[in-house]
Amino acid sequence: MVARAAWNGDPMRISTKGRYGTRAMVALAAAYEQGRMPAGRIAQEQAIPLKYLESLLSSLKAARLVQSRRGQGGGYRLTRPPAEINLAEVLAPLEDALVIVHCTEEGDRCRRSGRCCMQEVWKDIKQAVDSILCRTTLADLLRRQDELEKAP
Amino acid sequence: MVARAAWNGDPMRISTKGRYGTRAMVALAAAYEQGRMPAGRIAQEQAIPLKYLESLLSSLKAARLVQSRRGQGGGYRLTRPPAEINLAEVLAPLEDALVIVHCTEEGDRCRRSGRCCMQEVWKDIKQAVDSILCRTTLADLLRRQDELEKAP
DNA sequence: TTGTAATCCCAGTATTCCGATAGGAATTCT
DNA sequence: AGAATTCCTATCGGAATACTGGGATTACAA
Repeated sequence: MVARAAWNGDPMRISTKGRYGTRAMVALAAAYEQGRMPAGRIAQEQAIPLKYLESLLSSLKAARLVQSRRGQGGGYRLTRPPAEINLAEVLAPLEDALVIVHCTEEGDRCRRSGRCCMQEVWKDIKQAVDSILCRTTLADLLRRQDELEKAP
Repeated sequence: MVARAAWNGDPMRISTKGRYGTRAMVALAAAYEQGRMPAGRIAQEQAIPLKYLESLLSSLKAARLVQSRRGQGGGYRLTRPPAEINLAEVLAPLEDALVIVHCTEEGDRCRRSGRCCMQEVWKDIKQAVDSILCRTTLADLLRRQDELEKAP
């Protein structure tokens, strides 16, 4: 009988959705020069359930990170070169909100809103995470991956 | 019919559990000099459901952050002064794992384990967050709160 | 024009976890 | 004895995650 705090959908989370999504994007980055790549091939390469991957790609498309073409010879392709897409952009459409601990707008509890001693901490964390995600591009990840594959 | 990735319980999340928990700890920090404080009073002050708060306090106790005494005049108290308890310690027992994107031990997918191009990113993020949480103590939060209450 | 390979769309399902509630047993003081 | 506490265990609704399935639509190619 207490006001349910409810899951306001704004935790800080990196789930399989985000992981699958980034793996797919890295795969597309690798194929960027070759042209389109069908979801089926990504799914196979990365061992992601095809139907699930499709829904992720549709989110990524809505965010204008990939473009698509149907039919035979169709598939997906990055809309921009890998060096111009960073992780923050990739994760944003997949994880609804990455690091917001909704303290500002919580209605009930935080009517002391601006005066919650934790706000500054959450903000700092968000900034720290964002800064890392923003400065890491798909090209960076690709380079890293290549290095890892070369080394035994 | 695909190997379920399963929710391995290790996302990166700061939920109400963590928020309630830290609020409770700040309340206990404020009462540190006065001695024990019953959960009922914390619950009332912070508008946290008593029974729910009890379970959080039991986690915090298991982590040896608070000590308790039953019966009349009983309650909870920090085991160490507020300046010696940081946020990382407080959140750790509440959020099972704060920033681990379990890539190292995922069995299936990441048998390429050490060679996943995302690992470094996750590790960097974890470190960044930890560093913020570690350097923020309950005393800091208390001070901040006092300032916020003084200012209109 | 028919077949095939793709994306797209929509609906449904199992599982898990969060947030919360309930009842009562055990303990400690007055 | 009685009141105020913590402690323990069990349960529950709801929401989100992580899928699955069935097609409809589009594009190319033989």
